[in-house]
Amino acid sequence: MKTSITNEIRKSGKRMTRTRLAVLSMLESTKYPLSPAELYARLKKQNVAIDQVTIYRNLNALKAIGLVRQIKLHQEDQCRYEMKDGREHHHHIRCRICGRIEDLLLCPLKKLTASIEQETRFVVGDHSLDFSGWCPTCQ
Amino acid sequence: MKTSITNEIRKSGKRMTRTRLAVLSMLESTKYPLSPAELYARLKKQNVAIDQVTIYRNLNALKAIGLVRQIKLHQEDQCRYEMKDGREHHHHIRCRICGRIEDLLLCPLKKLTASIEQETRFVVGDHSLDFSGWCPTCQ
DNA sequence: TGTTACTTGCAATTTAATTGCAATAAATGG
DNA sequence: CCATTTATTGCAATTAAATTGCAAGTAACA
Repeated sequence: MKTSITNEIRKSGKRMTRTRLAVLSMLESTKYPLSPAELYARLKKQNVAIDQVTIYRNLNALKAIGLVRQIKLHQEDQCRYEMKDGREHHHHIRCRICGRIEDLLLCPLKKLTASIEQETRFVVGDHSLDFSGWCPTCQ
Repeated sequence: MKTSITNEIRKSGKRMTRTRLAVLSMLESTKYPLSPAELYARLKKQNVAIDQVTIYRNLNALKAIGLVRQIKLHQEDQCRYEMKDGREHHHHIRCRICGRIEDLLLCPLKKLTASIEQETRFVVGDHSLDFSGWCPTCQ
């Protein structure tokens, strides 16, 4: 399991390190995307010695390799990151009150790309979509 | 024309000022959303004396009133702003090469809100959506 | 086990945006 | 039209997120 990820990393000319493993594990064991600051706080609580800068650098490296996905939610001012794993392309919804974040299972845009390309004459590369609202508890 | 906007502003307890008018005019005459830095550069070129901070403060005020909309594109690190006018809710597409930004006319998500609310049990308040790709010239 | 070069920690820096405060200037009422 | 009130401005300083430089540390491979 961890071995395959290690191989992915080596294959790209990078190395598996203590801190990189800690970041990966934390992302894997959390069911919603984490910000660098949250990662830092959680790792600190687990007595993992790691610098904030190292977290940023690891996240960027893992994003470049394609192991991790960067997420910008429109209500927030910092980025979040989640494991890509073998997961489907998906989006998120965030509660405006408590900040709870959940996955959306479906992406409604796949089939719309064609019509957008026709409308704009752009070639569509990617999109970003997220929702905000009120979660069951906060409504 | 400008009078109605001035009234909107006064109605909210705010004032129409030289700098506020300059920001509004620039936003009105530009067909794509501008960042604070772009606004500053363009106003400077027109010999409008204005501080960067004043631009930020005006944009925030105009956003609060509801005259202006704030836009975050997933490829960019700063916000952009556009007039709301009477314009339909819409989204944008940005060229990854030249940075050109265009409006999308339709929002494909209106009708999907219900199914997302059903899936998540959230009440949906808002969403953010933008595309990136390659414009006709850069393809 | 030694060498190479990726990675880390610390300090400093960059970029976007916000805040404090004294001076300025809209807006309203007389 | 003038005076008063209070929103607004400009400048400096600050905050927050993220990046960069560099010497020391340490994976990975032969």
